[in-house]
Amino acid sequence: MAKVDTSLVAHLPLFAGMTPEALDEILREARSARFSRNSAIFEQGADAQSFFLLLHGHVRAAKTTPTGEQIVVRYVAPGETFGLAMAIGAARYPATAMAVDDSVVLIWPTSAWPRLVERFPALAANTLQTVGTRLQESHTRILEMSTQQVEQRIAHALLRLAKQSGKKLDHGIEIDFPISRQDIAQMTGTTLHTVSRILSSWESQGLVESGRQRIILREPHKIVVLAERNADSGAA
Amino acid sequence: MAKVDTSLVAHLPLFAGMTPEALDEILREARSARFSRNSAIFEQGADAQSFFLLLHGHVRAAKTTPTGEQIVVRYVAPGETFGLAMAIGAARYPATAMAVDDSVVLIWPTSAWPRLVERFPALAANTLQTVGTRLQESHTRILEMSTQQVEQRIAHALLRLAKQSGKKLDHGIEIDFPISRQDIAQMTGTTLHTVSRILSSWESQGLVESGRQRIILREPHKIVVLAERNADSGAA
DNA sequence: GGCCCGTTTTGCGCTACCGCAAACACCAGG
DNA sequence: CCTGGTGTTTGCGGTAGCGCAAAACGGGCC
Repeated sequence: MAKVDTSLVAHLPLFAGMTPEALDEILREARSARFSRNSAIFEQGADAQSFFLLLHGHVRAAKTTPTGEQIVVRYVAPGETFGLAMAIGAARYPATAMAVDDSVVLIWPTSAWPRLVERFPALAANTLQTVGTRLQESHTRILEMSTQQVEQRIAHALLRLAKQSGKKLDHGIEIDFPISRQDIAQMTGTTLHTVSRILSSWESQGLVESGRQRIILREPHKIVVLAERNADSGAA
Repeated sequence: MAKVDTSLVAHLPLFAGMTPEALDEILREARSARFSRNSAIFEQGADAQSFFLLLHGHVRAAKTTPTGEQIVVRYVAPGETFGLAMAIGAARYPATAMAVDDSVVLIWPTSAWPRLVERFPALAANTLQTVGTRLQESHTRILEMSTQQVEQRIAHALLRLAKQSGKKLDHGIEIDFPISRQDIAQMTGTTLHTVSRILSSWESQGLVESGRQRIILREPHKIVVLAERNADSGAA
């Protein structure tokens, strides 16, 4: 069982307000694992046997309808937890988690959760904050889907990704993992065709530079303006 | 300070696993208040000074954009908590809460929360479950908005309302509080016009009976079928 | 180097839904 | 009983974005 260095994770919100000893005790119950790009970590509907903390890489959580359509629930960045089905009282995973990049995760058995929470109440409080924040973000997303045009939604989505997982380059900000037009469509409630058209148009205006599963925001500020422009502000 | 009968609230999920003494201690910190129909309980952006438990009536939580557009985040039914901004680490309310019917609520000062959680860790665990469930529901809503047509979304929304707050009549299920076409539009990401057209059409097919801020599902089962019909199943 | 497969681009028609506007119904209050 | 106001209905364009189809692209693998 690989020993995890506590200093790597001590600063995470999940462990806020905990003593090093507590942290150590919690980490002792975890094992770590590596998932290679495009491998599934768990599947929607499967027994929620574990919960996870992403140490390295990127994970996409996606929800599928009975008819096979998908949406991206979120992208998980290093330091974030995922697969917390049990904390919310679900026996099965409500979504599928897939590594979009080679990724390293910490894994706890679901069965450890009640015990850990009892011993370290801060864990529940911290998780509550995290889940609460996600709930807020969901509401924001619903608000956007209800009130904004596709172009604005895509702008917001890209800005969020850049903030969460952007790599600063001298000529812009690159989204630091492979992401397709289809993925963006599934984040914003549109189709890959429409995303492609919009990104093409942005590219010709010099706002972005993009290629196969790769997007660089060249003019983040102009994209912010675009994102905030409401429907009836005139086009060029 | 009105004394609240513990037996009225003991069975609520929020207080699951608590001793009567604990419950009593928690309730001692609350006061109750009455809000009349169409009065605001708190406003989006205001200091989150309190959190609430609805005892009687119905409350609408709505989020407004800078440009004045609104969505309904959810309807609160008796027994549910709302205004939990602090539990999720927010200093201000992210939405506006308004009584849609004469309502009675329990009110705790936000400042009591950390103390209560420390003394009764089950409170955090229970709240985590609630918030987690709401997060799931949000994701479902996003999924619906992304993949379904307006008619299906309205069907789902009404069925959910009927389940949560339906009054059984001999000729159907009535939604047990005043709700306008506009409200439904704001729940489903459409316009009141479209909602009106669809309800009119349903009414002529005998699926619903509706009037001013009033909806009765006459044929719930047929509405379920409608809700599940996907886009390309042919129309009549 | 060449081949294959997943991704991206782009054109074209179509339609579900919006947006505006006007008429209408219902309830509360005087 | 009348009157004002809020909610609802309905008609009529207009259009943003979808859906389909086909072609171009690019990158990894043998």
